[in-house]
Amino acid sequence: MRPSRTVDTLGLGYRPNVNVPALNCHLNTCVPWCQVVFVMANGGDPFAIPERMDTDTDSPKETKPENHTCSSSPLSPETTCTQQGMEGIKFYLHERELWEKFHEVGTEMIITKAGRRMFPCYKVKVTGLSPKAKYILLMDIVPADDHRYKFADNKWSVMGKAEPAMPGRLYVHPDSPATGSHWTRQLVSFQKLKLTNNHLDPFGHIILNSMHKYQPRLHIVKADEYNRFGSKNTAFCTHVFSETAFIAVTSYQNHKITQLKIENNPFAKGFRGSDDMELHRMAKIQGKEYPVVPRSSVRQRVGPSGSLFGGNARGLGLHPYSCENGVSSTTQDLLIPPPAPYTLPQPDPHEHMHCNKRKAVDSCSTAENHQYRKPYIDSSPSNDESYYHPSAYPPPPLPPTVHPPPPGLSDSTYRSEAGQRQACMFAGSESRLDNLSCTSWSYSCPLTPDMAPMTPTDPYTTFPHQPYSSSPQNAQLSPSPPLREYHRYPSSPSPPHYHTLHTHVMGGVPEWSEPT
DNA sequence: TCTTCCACGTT
DNA sequence: CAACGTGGAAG
Repeated sequence: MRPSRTVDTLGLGYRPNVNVPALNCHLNTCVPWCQVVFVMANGGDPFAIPERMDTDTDSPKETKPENHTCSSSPLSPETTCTQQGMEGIKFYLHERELWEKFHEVGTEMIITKAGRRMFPCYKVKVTGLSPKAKYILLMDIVPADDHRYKFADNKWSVMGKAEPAMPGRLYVHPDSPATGSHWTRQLVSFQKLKLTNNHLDPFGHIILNSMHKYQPRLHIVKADEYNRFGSKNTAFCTHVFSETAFIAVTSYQNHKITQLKIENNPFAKGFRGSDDMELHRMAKIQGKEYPVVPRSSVRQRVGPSGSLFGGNARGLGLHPYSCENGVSSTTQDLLIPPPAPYTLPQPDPHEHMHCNKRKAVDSCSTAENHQYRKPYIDSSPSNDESYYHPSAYPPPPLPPTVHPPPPGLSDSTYRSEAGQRQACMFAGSESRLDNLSCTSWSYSCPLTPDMAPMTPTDPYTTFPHQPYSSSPQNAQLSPSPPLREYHRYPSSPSPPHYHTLHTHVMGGVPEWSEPT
């Protein structure tokens, strides 16, 4: 069994002036402590023209992802995977059709204080990896735009400016690091990733704002045997499946989405069934004899499909098992960008993979303590201090104390998954991983033996934050600026190409155990 | 809007 | 079996 690990936000998380998000993680077994820094060789110029890859020639060679219902996402025109070892990597979204169904309606993902999984589940098929090379797969979810939305009249519409971005967190796939053969052997599932609206979430879940639109992104980082956790010579690629964009909500807004979830999520089977069954069950629940109006007919009135979310995806010739489309048939080829307000800022948000070339860079160690105002959502008051105290993080393998889990969330919560690999959560301004303003990234990865509770630094003390009502621009009043870019998912037409991953092994030699 | 609790289902 | 993941309803 692989050690569980958790990664949390470091106080470094937000580096206004440097745009270097820092991540802290606990890698039980693998890395005592390390720091990884991504740096853009191009100086962070988001508008730099990416090196292009010849997708045409590449397509033919595409390996079909066997029987999976995966979509190929391959190389968009913006693909710039030219660096060694990263050029042939391709991702296929599993159950793309299902994703598209949701996308057409306007995907919504529930966010709760305790954390809610995503459905559809984000799973991908990966090809093109070097069998023996080690890779780290991770996800982040970045704001798709600067808006806040509302759902009225059966449709989504913009309602003002977005709240300041949450502290960004990365979800490192629990199998990471693993060999290319491992990743390509089967689907890579991000099933356990959870979304929360708790700004002070101690579990490492991805923090989002309700009624805001987000875009999940997939990143693959090559780690080599020399540097364990990503070497200086390692690059990373970022891939986006635009059909996975969604609006975070605390309760479903569009009944169509509710129905899709119920129809497709096995855990929601209890909500399926005939009206008769409904009535019977409802009556039973209420201990009454008379039937109650089935909930499905109460508030679940289907309205016209007015969602602008991704209505255009329909009728575009998407086929099931589109993996067969291989590289040439990318989503971008088939999908038309959804109309605003759902349209992502960049030209072709649909799908693109950004591969960044390595560049040696030093980690930015700018320490800072930005004041972050207290969130309106306060999860465990009594424990906040311990949970978010920066000191909890430390280089040392085990945060000494690691404060007990918050009330209600017993230790078991953390350990429940101890038997399996834990995903790492990184925090920082992830949205800029490939973003313009991002000149470098810093990941701190303390190693912990067991699933130590996340001990994130209080984001509110480390991130500049403005009142909810303030605009992103205002948010920048803070000493530093980063929020602006942070807010917007790839606002640049083309991502910076040369990102660098720099690893510092700070506490010993990490062990790269093969995932089992 | 958001949170909590619930029945009911999967794993 | 227990733990956990669901959406609904009530607050």
